[in-house]
Amino acid sequence: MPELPEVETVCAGLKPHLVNNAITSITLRRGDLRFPVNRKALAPFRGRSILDITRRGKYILMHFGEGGLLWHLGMSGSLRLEARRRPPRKHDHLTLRFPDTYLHFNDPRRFGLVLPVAGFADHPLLAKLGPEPLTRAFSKPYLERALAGRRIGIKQAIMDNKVVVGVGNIYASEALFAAGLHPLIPANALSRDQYGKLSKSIKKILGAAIRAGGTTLRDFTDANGNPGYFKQQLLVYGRVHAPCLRCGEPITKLTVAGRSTFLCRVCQPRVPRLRVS
DNA sequence: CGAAACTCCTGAGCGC
DNA sequence: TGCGCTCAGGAGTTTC
Repeated sequence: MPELPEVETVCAGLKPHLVNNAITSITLRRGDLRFPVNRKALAPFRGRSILDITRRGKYILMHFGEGGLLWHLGMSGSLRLEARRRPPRKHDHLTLRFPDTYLHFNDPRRFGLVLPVAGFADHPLLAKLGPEPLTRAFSKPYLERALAGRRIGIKQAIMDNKVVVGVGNIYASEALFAAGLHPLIPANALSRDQYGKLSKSIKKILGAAIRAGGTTLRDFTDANGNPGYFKQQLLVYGRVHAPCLRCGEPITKLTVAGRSTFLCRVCQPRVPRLRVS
């Protein structure tokens, strides 16, 4: 399940191999992805060089001289570099050939996408995205402002790409645990300090996950096939009934808006405790 | 506008 | 060994 740290890890793995390399051939095997894509739309990219590869939220932006390819890994997608030609594997929907490498896009569930775009700046899929969590734009005052009037649970709120990009189901649970906040607290009901603590927790968790190369639960690997190691640092996600590593209370699992949600009921009280100062 | 339901899809895991 | 069921979930779209 690629979230921001996993996508960042994939980008970092792709860049040194692909930037300043030209696509020599394109093989599309299945185009019915999140949005349909066809050979005709991809054909103009043959022979063109990749100038840069960047990330926006969980999207990967492959920049060419004019226009680019916009990618998303959905929840089961992967981009994998291979030095040698090999037979396509099941769900290898697209393969880009470069002089020294092959790039395979594999996605069993086909929630992912690859989209030829004229430009990224004003593309509708990117235009309304919230700030990057690891920038200064994502701050205590920003978060307080962005969530004013929002009555949904704080977990749903931080997973909303218009509020902040890149926080998926795993890191939402982890960040709320780190901030000591119950996932169902209304998004507009946090104290000023809690908005600060939450924004800091999100930055801390995502930063640590990037440094660990992402989280491999089942099958995530980077562009070179290596797993990520952040799973060892998960404190609540997937740990239902296991003791909280801070207080010993068994971890609870809830379903919030259809998503598995893990928390410690002691460390994350639903009603913030009154503190005597 | 906000909020919630709905939708896409395949593979893993489970009970029998 | 196989069948049928449930679950996993990013995020765009639809509905109210």
